[in-house]
Amino acid sequence: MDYYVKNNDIILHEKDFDLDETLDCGQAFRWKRIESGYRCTYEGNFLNDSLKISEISEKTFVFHNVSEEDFLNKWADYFDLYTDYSELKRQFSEDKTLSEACAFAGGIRLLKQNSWECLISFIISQNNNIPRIKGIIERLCQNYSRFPSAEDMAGITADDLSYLRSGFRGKYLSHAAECVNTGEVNLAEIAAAPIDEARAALRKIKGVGPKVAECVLLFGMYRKEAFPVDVWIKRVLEEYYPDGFPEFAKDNAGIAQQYLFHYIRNKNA
DNA sequence: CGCCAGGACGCCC
DNA sequence: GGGCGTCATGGC
Repeated sequence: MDYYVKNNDIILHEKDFDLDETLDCGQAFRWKRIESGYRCTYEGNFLNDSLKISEISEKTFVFHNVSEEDFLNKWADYFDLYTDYSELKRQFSEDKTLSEACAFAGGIRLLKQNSWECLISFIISQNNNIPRIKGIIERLCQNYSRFPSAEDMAGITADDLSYLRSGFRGKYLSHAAECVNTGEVNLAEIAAAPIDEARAALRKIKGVGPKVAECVLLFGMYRKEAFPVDVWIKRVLEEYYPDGFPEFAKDNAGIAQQYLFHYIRNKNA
């Protein structure tokens, strides 16, 4: 990792990293773009830690007010900086469509998020659009002054969540909190379980189907073989992979999926 | 206004 | 097991 400490900041050089592509591509919903004279700056959180991060020039980033220890132990892991994305993209380039997707938005990185936050966020995401998903999560966090834990949401009914205006998803959120609080669903155990067991365990929660389960596994448990199929990826599979997704990318299918998702949604924009 | 959204559920056959 | 209507809300 190519970084150094400057005053209270960490300066990072990383060619396989783009803030807009990574933080606003639909894998996380709580990063805010701040216009502050930098090339671009975002503010956001991971668990109870907030971060301000800027892209100050091509492939140069500032982690504001971050100690070297926090950077190495927390943020470098969150941004998956210990993984070599150049090597990943080299593997993906064997496939024509994937190669184009990587060329289109090569700065996407998989964020290693919290499983509970992902569970709640992607239950909200179903049959919904990204701007509205962000709004619902923002109202949830405003209510607790942070992203609520499962304990914070103990005993919450769908009716209690009407302020979210999350529609039919309220009852699913209430049930998810109940499952986690009773221990019927143990996210830490699921994260370590064989993938098919993990899928089945997550789907015991009402409102968690195939797509949401894959998202929780990929974004919240760093299971890179998980492959969420939404309406956009369905189009990619029909248009470019009528004979199936390439075997060689299977272990990192989730990361490949991120490039493809961004590509299909934005290439004609 | 109508169509759609990082879908899942319940019911039907 | 696959097909289809339904579910709230609001972005565009």
